[in-house]
Amino acid sequence: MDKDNLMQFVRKILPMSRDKAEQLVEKFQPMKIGKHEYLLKAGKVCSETHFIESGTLRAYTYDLDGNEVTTAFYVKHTFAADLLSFFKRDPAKEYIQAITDCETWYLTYEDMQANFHTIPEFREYGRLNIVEQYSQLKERMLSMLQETAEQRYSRLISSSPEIFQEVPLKYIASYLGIADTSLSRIRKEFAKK
Amino acid sequence: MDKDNLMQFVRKILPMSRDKAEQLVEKFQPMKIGKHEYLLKAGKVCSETHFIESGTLRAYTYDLDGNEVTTAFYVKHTFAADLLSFFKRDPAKEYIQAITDCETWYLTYEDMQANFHTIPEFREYGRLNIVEQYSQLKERMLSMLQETAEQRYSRLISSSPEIFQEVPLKYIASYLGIADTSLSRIRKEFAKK
DNA sequence: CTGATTTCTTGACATTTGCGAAGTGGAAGC
DNA sequence: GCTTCCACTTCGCAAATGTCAAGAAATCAG
Repeated sequence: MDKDNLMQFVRKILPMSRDKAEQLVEKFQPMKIGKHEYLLKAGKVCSETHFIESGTLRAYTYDLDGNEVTTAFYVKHTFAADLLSFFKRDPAKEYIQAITDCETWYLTYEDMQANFHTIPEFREYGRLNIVEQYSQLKERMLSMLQETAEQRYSRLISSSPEIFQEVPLKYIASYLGIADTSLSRIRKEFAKK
Repeated sequence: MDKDNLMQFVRKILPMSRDKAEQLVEKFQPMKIGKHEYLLKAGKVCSETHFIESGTLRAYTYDLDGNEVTTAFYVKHTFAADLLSFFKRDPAKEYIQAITDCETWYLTYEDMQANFHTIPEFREYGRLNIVEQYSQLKERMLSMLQETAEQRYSRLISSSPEIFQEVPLKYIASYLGIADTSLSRIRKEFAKK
C-alpha cells in the first residue's frame, strides 16, 4: 500500500510541488479497521484524521428519542474524522464505524500541529480542507431546506452511487432525514421512472 | 464607536493577551449599511468579513423554483460573511442584505492574509473561527434531520429571541425550511402551550 | 445446512406540511 | 387622508411523510 492516492487528493485541494506534497504526507501511518469496528466513539477526543485507502465508514449519533442518526458516509479516497472534536480537542458527539473492512492512512493531531507550524503549505491546506468540508455541509443543508426527500435521494444516488453498493438502506434513510419505510417507497416510485 | 465588543468576541474564541488582541483587531475598519442595502451580492467575491456592532442582516439565495431561501441571520456581535467565497476566492452564491440599519467593523481578505502570515495567534484564531461556524452549521443540520418544524421553531425562539424582534416571519419560515403559512400555523399551536 | 437475526418491503392509517386563494391589518408613499 | 403594497393569518384540500405491524428476503452464526 503506497501513498499515491493520498498525495493525489492533497494536491487536488491545494496544488503544490511533488516534493512539498511528499513532505506533507510523510507523517501519515497505515491502519486497518475491521467491519463493525469503531474508528471513534462518542465521548472520546478524536485524535487522528484518516485518509481512507479502501473501505467505507459512517458517522452517527443519537437523537432525543434514542434513534440512530447517520450524519456522514466516508468512502475511499476521502478523509474521515470528527472535525469538531479533532480541532477543538473536545469529546466527540459521534461514533465513526466501519461498514466494511477498511485500510487508512492516519495523521495524529500532534503531527498535524507540528507540520502546521513548520510548513506554510500545510497550514493553507488545513484551512482549505475545513472550508471544503464546510462547503459540503452547506450544500447538504440547502438540499434539506429546499428539496423533497425524493430529490435528495436522487441527488445522492447520482453523486455517490458507491454508497448504495455497501451501505444498508436504513442508514441511508436516516442520512437523508426520512424513515426507512419512506425510503423504500421512494425507491419504488423512483424505479418506475 | 470603539472596538470593545470585537475584542471581547475575538478573545472568547481564542483566549489571548489584551496586547495580542489589540494587534489582531487593529486592521478592522468601520462601515455603515442602510436598511435593505447589500453587504454582498451573488456573483461577487466576498472580500471582507464584517463584525456587526449593531443591526441585523440575513443571507439568502434562490432555489430551483426561483424562491428565496434564507440561509442565515447575522445579529450584533457576530461575524457576517460568505465564508466559502471569502476563503476560496470564488463568486458568492448568496446575497447578504441588511434587515435594519447596521454598523460593522470589517477586515479585508488582504489584511487578513497579511496577519495570518505574521501573527500565529491570528492563524489559530482563523482556523478556530471556521471550525466554530462549521459547528453551528452542523447543529442546524442535525436539527433539520431529526426535529419537526415546531421543534426547530421552538429552538430558534429560545436560542435567538432577538431575531424575532426584527426579522419578518416569512424569512424565518424559509430559514426553518417551511412555508410561511406553516409557520403561521405552528405559531398558533405554539401560543396555546 | 439450518435456525436466528437483520434488513427491506408493503399496507393501512394518522399527521405534518405545502399550495392556492382570500381576507385583515398596518406601514409606506404620494 | 387616501391608496397601494406587504406581511401575516386562515381555510380547504392535496401531497408527502411518519408510525405501527406484518411478512418476505437476505445475511449471519453455529
